[in-house]
This record gives sequence, structure tokens and C-alpha cells, in this order.
Amino acid sequence: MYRSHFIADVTPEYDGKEVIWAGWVHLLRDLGGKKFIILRDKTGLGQVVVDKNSSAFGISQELTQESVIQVRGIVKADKRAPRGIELHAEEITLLSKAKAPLPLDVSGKVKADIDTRLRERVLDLRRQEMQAVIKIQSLALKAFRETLYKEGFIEIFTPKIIASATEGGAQLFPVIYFGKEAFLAQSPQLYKELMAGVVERVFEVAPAWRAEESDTPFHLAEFISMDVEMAFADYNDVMQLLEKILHNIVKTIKEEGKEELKILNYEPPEVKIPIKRLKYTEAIEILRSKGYNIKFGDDIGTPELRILNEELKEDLYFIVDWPSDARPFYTKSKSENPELSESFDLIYKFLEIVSGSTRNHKREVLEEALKKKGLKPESFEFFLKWFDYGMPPHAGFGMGLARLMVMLTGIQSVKEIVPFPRDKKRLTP
RNA sequence: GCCGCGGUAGUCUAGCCCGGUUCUAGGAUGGGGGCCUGUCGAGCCCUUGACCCGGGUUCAAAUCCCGGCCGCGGCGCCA
Repeated sequence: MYRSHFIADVTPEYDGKEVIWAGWVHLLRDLGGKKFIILRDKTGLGQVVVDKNSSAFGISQELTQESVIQVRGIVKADKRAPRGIELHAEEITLLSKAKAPLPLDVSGKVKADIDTRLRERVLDLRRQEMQAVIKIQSLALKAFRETLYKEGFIEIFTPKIIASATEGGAQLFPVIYFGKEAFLAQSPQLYKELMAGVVERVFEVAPAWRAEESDTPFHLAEFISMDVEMAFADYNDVMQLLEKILHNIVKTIKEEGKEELKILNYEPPEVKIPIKRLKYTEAIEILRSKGYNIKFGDDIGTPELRILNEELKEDLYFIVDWPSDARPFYTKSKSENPELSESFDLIYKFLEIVSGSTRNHKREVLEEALKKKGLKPESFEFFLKWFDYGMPPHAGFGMGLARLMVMLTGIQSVKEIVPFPRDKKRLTP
């Protein structure tokens, strides 16, 4: 047994009791006749006192920052100590010594720039700020799952090695698969739709890959996608579901992630339901009024989204009813106006964080849409076949976890947020 | 991919524009040693260590010019 208690679990009621802590040496202070070790574990920081007359004094001379140690000692309630308690060491065991000097400061005294941080990433992730990010992300995923379970959804897993592109547009990473060419999946889209035709309501949290030449603070080549698909539903239904999910995520983080938000010195935006719905046609009118020469069918890029953010005075809103031509083949066109589709993006400031739609659920419509986009239906037979055997109307969306975390932490770069980012410039660590 | 900006001790930086003189480069933090028995990013003393790579201009290059490599931001592509 390496530890009897986590640091945060030891309160003044433990006064006089023997406990064992284990963790990392966060800071050392040597006052000659007395040393103070600030020890860090996953629950936070605690102070260890090593008296000159203690049997642990000798070994305490060898400690370096970030060394992993185990401390057995007696708890003292003392109002001079952080949190009113400290551990007086009787025995210290050095479990793993850290080399000095550290390549990056973990204590927070000296900042490091992002290149250094990503190079020395495991040390960087031990900083309090990054620990807070990791914990907030876990809370977000917990709330996401809990909300969906409550709504009757089932968590699934779909293939990540695929035979061809699913949507067109995005570039793929090829892999060699038993002598054949295959690709890393850019999305779970087609398989989650099929699974909605099996168990109706499904979600998946898994990586996806895009070989785009994007080089921005908000793009990754490998990203975690939070996907939802729902049978017997249309895009209005899944937008409402999304509102509920986001509301619960923010609520959970504000309630259970107080300490972490405090460390980040950030407050996530409130999710006001209903979230504003701006039609694509309304959006381009606003942009035209600001001098943008944008025509029906054009994408709304980052510069334009920045303008909309200013004009709308809204940080979180939907853009709905996108041109059909701008959306993938599986997106359903509106019956009353086939040039528009039952689709939406959720925008946070200038970032698209969610994309969703009502899907086509009839084979002949899918085939027509594929041909219209210059794609061969034969290439999608693995998908189309199942629409011969009863496929319900369905709708869904995909949300990028890292971009959601931009909203939840206030950190303005996904490469900082993701523990080991893979982008245009990075393949290690 | 295009454009712009940047690269100085382990880490973060001052100096660069107006080449030296004040630079055989200053500070902070860290590393090593010492003092300090209540510190709280401890304090004090001693010590330690650097101009990304190549070429050019010049009496002289951290500083100016060219190329390379790496990083950041904007755009394109795009979730």
C-alpha cells in the first residue's frame, strides 16, 4: 500500500493520526533547522514538515522537484499550514528521483512558451492549470454520457479503418491494410446512421482524422468527435437534444469543477435555452450589409463568423438551413425548398463546434444525391444496401471535443487543450 | 500552401531599430554550495550557464543582408 489517504482527504479531524501520502515534490523550502515539502497528488497540494531531528531529515536533503516520494508521518492540525493541516514526516521513501534541472517549471514560477510546453508535455500536464483542464474535460464527458443515457441512448463503437471517404471534402490519411489501401476514418457518420437503424438512439466518443493542411489554433489532424444519431427524429429534435446536453455539461462543470474553474480563472458561458437560430440566408444578408460580397451557396468562413459574432452580440447560436449543395449527400433537403437543407452548425464566437442535420433515409434519394455530387453510388454500396431493408428517418450531429473545451475553459488553442496534439507540425511526443 | 512576426543561459526574457564604445551579453527563475526552526511562488550570501544553422557585408556582427530549419499568428483548405 503506497498511500493511506489522498492529500485532500486529510482534514483537521485527523490530528495526531498516522497517515501515508504519496506524490510529487512540488516545491521545497529549506529553513535550515526545518524543511517544508509541498507535496502534490491528483487531489491537490499538501505540506510536509521535516524537522532537523527527524529520521527523515537525511533523505530530505536528496529530494529534487518532481521527485516521486512516499511520506509516512503524523498529521498536525496547525492554522499556520495551508488548509490547516500538515504532515510531520517520520519516514520518507524516494520512489523515483527527478533529474535536475527540470526542462520546464511545474510549480508555476516561470512560464514556458507553447513549443517548450509541448516538447516537455508530461511535465507541462502536471501543472495545476493543465490538471484543471483534464478534469473539466472528464466532467464534460461524464455529463454528455449521463444526459444521453437518460434520453435512452446507447454508446457504440464504429470502424476507424475504412475503405473510402464518407463525405468528400476533407482529405484522408491512407494506411496500408493487408496490402490494400485503406484510410483512417474522418467521421463515424455512415456507421452511426446504420446503427441508428439497429438500436435507434446511439452515441460515440472516439477519434477521427483529417489530412487537411489547416494550420490554426483550432485544427487538429487527430481529434475526438462526440457523435449522436437518433432514429424517428429530425434536425429540430436533435438541436433541442443538443441544447439539453450543453446545458447539463455547463451545469455539471460549474457545480463539480469549481476548484478547476478557479485555477483557470474562468467562467463558462451560460447556455440559454432556446439557443438563437439564425438562418443561413439571414446570415449572408448581415454579412452583405457589412460589405462582404458573399453569394448564396458560399461558405461562411472564420473572418465572416467573427463579424457575425460582433453583429449578433451572441457567443453561442445556431446557423440553420444551409444550402443543400454545401452539405454532404446524406443531408436531407427541405421539402418546401430543395435548395436548402435541414442542417445546422452551432457556432461559439467564431468557431463551428457542432454540425448536424436530418439525414436522407431512402435509397433512391441517397443515390441521386451522390450522383449530384459526382460520387459513385457503387462505392457506397456497403452503406446503401441497408436502406433496402427498412431504415427509419433519423437525424444527428457531431461535436469536436477540443473545440467544446475552448468554450468550457477559455483556452484559445486546441493544441494547448489536447494532451498530445497531432497537427500539421507535430507527431511527437 | 501563401503572407506576416519571431528564435538569446535548463526555463522566461533585456539588449537588436541607430554595428563597437557600456557586450569577453543584463535581469528573473532554476542548478550547485552555505546561512536561517514557521516557510507559504520563503528570505539572504557565494557560484554556475546563452546570442538556432550556413553564407555574405565590415577593421568589427547578438545587432545589417541572403538562404535554411523550427515556432507563433492571419488566410487558404477545413470539423
